[in-house]
Amino acid sequence: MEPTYPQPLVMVDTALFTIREERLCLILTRRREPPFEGVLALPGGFVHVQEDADTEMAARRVIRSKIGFDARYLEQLFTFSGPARDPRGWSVSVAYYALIPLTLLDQSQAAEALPVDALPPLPFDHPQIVARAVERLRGKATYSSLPAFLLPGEFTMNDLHRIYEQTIGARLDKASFRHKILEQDIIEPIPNRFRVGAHRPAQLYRLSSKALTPFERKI
Amino acid sequence: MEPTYPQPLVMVDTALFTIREERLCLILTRRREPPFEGVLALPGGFVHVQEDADTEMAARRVIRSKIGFDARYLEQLFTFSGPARDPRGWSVSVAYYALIPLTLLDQSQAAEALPVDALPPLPFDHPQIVARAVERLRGKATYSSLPAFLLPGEFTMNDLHRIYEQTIGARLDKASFRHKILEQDIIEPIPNRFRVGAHRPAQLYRLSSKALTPFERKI
DNA sequence: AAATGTTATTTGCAAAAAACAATTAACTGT
DNA sequence: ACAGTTAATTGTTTTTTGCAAATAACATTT
Repeated sequence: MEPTYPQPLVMVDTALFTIREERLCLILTRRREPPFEGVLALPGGFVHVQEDADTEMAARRVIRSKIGFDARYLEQLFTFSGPARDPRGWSVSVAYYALIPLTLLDQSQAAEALPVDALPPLPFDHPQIVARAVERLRGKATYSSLPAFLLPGEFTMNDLHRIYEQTIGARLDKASFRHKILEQDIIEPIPNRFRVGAHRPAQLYRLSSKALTPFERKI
Repeated sequence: MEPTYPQPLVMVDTALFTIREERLCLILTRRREPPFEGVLALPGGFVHVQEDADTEMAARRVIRSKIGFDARYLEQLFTFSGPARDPRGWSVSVAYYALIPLTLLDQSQAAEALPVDALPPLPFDHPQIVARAVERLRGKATYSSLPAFLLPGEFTMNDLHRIYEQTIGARLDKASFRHKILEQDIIEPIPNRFRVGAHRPAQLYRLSSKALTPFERKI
């Protein structure tokens, strides 16, 4: 009962976000094959039906091969499709976006992260994927724990405050932010852990288990 | 430069919501072919690369062939994939959900709409698609104009109030609801149009152009 | 014509949340 | 001990929400 129709090509593309120098950035990759050989693009690849349990696993595979480890947060974004988006033929790309703390990247990877508002011309329909990814991230940032995944496992309230401001691109009141975040139980103080310096020590926090909604999950 | 990998089957599935007897319902279809011939399922079908400009057009085609006209609101939901979700092989299903006013359906279609909390056992991974669709609709209902698309083009404030309560499944304050909706500019009064009866006439409203966010669109 | 029933719409007030501005706390280094 | 710096809290004003009641606009009945 296989359909007799010719089937589209199926691939995944990933938008890998990080924060560098106070700006929301994307990690791009230089394509090693045609089409668009040598051009900077979103990391992506074909789904491998032999080895991938689903498209999310394909996305994880792509991400690992790019940065060497798993993203702290990965979520399906949108599926792009059509005859024209890829010169190789009618294709379907399941796009994902991921959040990666800059501190986990090595020197050269970190340097390659480019601000989302100053990207080079991108091939395929990657500009649309980027637009949607930024929109989604900004939209979710205001009411979820997402931006926390751009930080390493331990962070101060001010770290978190800054990263929310940078992903949303707007100023947030310090006291209200603190209150709202703590009330939502998405982070918890790590007992007796403080960041010290030439000033009052800052309580260190970590994400709590309530940080994600049911359909989202850490990988 | 075609990939040599075997490619997945690509299909679309649709969750068609309507409100019947104060309850959120889905319009199912009885499958005419194997697998699962004769079983109630979400309307769906393969993508036709010859005629479909993208998966959204495939979804529209499926919806038209089911109910005979276009949905008032259509949005991509999520893409499901894997070797086991369909017995025909490794497949990708781009799922959509749509909102359809009951009044537009004919008698037999309307009768087939079943409450989301009392569905029969569904084939494939359709239960997961339904769960995600209901989650998305309920989630968006609280802060968007979505539920209005379950109503015909003209409606009263009380119609709208009721349909929001029914999709969300919770009670909403009358005065606050009115205030919030009007403040958001998602609907506008139709000048000099009222629903009359044995009581004070009710102002009729319609959706305004601001009713949808950039990435959403009417079809 | 006035009273009644019914649904629509507005108003007023208390409670809660958010925004804003300032103060207090806890360190290091001099 | 004091200055400098960042953390954390507190108090006050403004805005939003929740709740209850009052008023408005009819058709129908008395």
